[in-house]
Amino acid sequence: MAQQEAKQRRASIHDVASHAGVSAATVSKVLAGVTTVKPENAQRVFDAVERLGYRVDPLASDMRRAKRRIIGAIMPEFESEFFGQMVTELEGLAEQRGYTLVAASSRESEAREKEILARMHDWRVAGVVLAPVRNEHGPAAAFMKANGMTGVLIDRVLSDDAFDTVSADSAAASAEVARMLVGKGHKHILIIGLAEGAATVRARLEGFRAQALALDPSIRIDVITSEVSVEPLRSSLRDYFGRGERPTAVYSLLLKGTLVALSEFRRRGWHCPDDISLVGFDDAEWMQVTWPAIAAVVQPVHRIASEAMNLLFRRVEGAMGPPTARLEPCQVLERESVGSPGSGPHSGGGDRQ
Amino acid sequence: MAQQEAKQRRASIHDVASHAGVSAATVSKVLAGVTTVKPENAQRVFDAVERLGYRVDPLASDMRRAKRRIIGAIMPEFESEFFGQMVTELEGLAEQRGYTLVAASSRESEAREKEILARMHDWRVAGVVLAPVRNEHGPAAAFMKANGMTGVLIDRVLSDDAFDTVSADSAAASAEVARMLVGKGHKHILIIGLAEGAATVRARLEGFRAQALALDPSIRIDVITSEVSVEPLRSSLRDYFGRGERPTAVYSLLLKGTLVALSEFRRRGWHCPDDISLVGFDDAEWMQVTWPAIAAVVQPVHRIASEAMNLLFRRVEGAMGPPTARLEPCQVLERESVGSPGSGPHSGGGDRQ
DNA sequence: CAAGGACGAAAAATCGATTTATCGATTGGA
DNA sequence: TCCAATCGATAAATCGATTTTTCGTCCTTG
Repeated sequence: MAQQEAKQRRASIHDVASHAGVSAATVSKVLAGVTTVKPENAQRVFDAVERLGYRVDPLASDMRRAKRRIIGAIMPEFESEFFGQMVTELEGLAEQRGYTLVAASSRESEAREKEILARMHDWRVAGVVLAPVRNEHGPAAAFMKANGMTGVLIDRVLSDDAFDTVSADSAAASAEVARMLVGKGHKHILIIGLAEGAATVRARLEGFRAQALALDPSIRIDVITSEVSVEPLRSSLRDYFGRGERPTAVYSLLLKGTLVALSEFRRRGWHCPDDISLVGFDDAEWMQVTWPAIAAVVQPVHRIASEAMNLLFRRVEGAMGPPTARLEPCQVLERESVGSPGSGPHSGGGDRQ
Repeated sequence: MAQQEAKQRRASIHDVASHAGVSAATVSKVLAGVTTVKPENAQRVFDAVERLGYRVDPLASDMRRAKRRIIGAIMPEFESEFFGQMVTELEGLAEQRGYTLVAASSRESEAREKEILARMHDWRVAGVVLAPVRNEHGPAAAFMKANGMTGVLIDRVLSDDAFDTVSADSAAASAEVARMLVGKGHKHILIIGLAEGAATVRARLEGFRAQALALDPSIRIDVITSEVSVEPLRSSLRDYFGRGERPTAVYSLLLKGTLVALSEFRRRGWHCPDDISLVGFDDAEWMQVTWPAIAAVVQPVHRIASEAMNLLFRRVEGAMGPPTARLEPCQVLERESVGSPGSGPHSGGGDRQ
C-alpha cells in the first residue's frame, strides 16, 4: 500500500485533504493541534495521513515563517574527539526540538568561517552555534552582528557584548594543573600552546601562571607558542630542548601540542614520567591506554553543548537582555605521565636549579 | 548601505526586480545565465543585486524542483578521526557543487539510522551517503529502496544490488598485514573484531586468514569477536590471556579493538613489540607518537569520499545502469609495534609452538 | 500591406505548506 | 421574527523562488 505510491511522488497536504474530504487548511490545523476542528473531521484527517503515509515537508513548512527550524553549527574541524562529540550532542539537541542541524567545518580558516556563515544566513537559520577559529572578535561574529543573526559562541571565547558564550573554565582547570605540578615539586615547567586561540588559551596560560607563582614564587615557567599552525611549535620545541633546556614538566594548552610534545620526547628517548612529566589540555580516548597514560584536562562537552542550545533557543524564542558568559568546570585527570621530578631512573635536574 | 536593510528583512527577488525595473522572472533568468535577456536589462539586474546585497534563498529556490540541492550524510559516529575526516570531505565536495550537506550520527543504532533517513526523505534530499551501522542489508538500505531514494553506501559494505558502494579494500590490506606478520616469523596470531560489522570485518578476517595460511599452513590463528559492543570484547580478551594463551601478535580489525588490546597489554605489563606485536585496522594521529608507534592500516578517506560523491551525483543526474562496487586500496604502515617473535628481552614462546 | 516568425519580457502557474480573511450555518437574545 | 454572535471550515493570500504561458513589438516575406 504505502509502498507503491512511494515510488511515484510523495503525498502532499492536498492529497490528504481530498482523501479526508476536507480542505488543506483543515489538515494543517489538525496536524498543528488546533482544537477548533470537529473531532469527526480530525479523525478522518488522521486516517488519511495514516493511509497515505503523509509527512510534512519541512522545507515547504519553513517557507512561510521568518525563523526556520534549522540550526547552523560551525566548528573549526570535525577530526578531533572534542568537536566530534560536540556535533553529535548539538545534533541530538536540535533534533529533540524538531530542528535540523546543518554542520560545517571552517577548517581553521576565518575566511571560510565567514563564507559558511553567509550561506547559513541565506538559509535563514533560526540560530547558529559558532566555535570560532580564533576568538569572539573575528569577522564571523562581526558578520552575525551586522546581519542581526542570533547565535551562541562556544569553546574559544570568553565573553562577548552581543552573543551568549559558553566555554570550558580553562583558567580554573589550569590552576588545578598548576597545583598538581607544583605539589609534586616541579620547579621548572614548560608551557606550549598557540597564540592564536587568544582568549581561551591566554586564560589557560594565565590561570596556570598565577596559581603556580602564588604557590611558589621561585618557580620558573617557560612558554613556547606559535602564531598559527602546529609545525612551528614543533621546531620551536626542538630548538628549546636542543639548547639544553630541561624542564621537569610540560603542560600543553591544546591537544595537538600534546601530540607534538610526545613525539619530541620520543625523538629524544625520554620517558614519562621518569624523564619528564606531561599534562595536556583536552582528553582523548587513547590517552588512557598508552604507556604511560597521559594526564589530561577533560572538557565538559555535554554541558557546553546543552547550555549552548538552551541559551540559543531562549534567544530564538525572543528572550532579550544582556548576553551571558558561561564557564563550565573541567575535570583534571591525573594519570601516570605525571610524577615528581628527579624520581625516575634517568633523573637529571637539567641545567638550572 | 547594505548594513541598514540587513537588520530589517532580506531583499527578495521582487525587490531586485522593482529596483531594476524588470519582472521577477527576468531576474531569475539573468541569475540563471539565460542569454535571451537584453544586455542592458541584465546589467540593471546585476546592479540591483549588488546594491541590495541580494542572495538567492536556497530554500525557496529548492521548492519548485523535484530534487533539492541537499545531500544527506549518515555516519555511525563523528567521534573517530575516520568519520570526522569523512564528514569534512563530504561537506567540501557537496559545497563545491552548490549543495548543502546535512549530516547526522546514527550513534551505532540501526533504529536511529532509519529514523534519520526518514527525516532526510522528508527533506526530499537529492541523495544520501550512508555509512551503515551494520552492513548493506540493514533496514536503512531497505527503506531507501522502498522509497526510491538515490544514495551511495560506504565503509561497512561490500556490494549491493541497488546502490553503488565504496569501501576500503579490507581484504587486500589484511593480506598485506598477513604477509608482514608471517614474514616476521609469527606462528600464533590473534585476531580481534566485532562480528556485527559483517561484510567488511569478515573480509578483513578472511583476507588475512587466506594469505597467512597460504604462506604457512601450520600457522595458528585464533579469533575473538564480540557481537555488538566493545566491552564483551575486552572481557573475552582478558579471559583468553588469562587462560595462558600467548600469541606473538595481535591484529585488531577495528580501531576500538586496538585500544582494547593496548589497554589489556597495559594491565599485564606487556610491551610492544618485545612481548607481543600489534597491528590495527584504521590509523589515528596518536599512533605515531606513542611508545612504540602502532602499526596500522590507513583507509583512503579522501578517495572514498570523492568516489562516493562522484557516483552519487552521477545517479542524481539520472545515470542508469547496474550499481558498481568499488574497493579503494589501503596503505599499511609498518611501525615499531611489530617485531619478530622471541626477539624481545622478555621473549617467551608462550604455551604453544 | 497583411500574415507569419522571432524575440524579449511580463503575467501567471507552481512547489507545499501556513495563516488570514471570508463565508455559511446554527444558536441566542430581544 | 430578525439581527447578532459563535462555530467550523473553506477560499485565498503568502512565503520566494522557477518555469510555463501569454503577450506585445518589430522584422521579414509573399
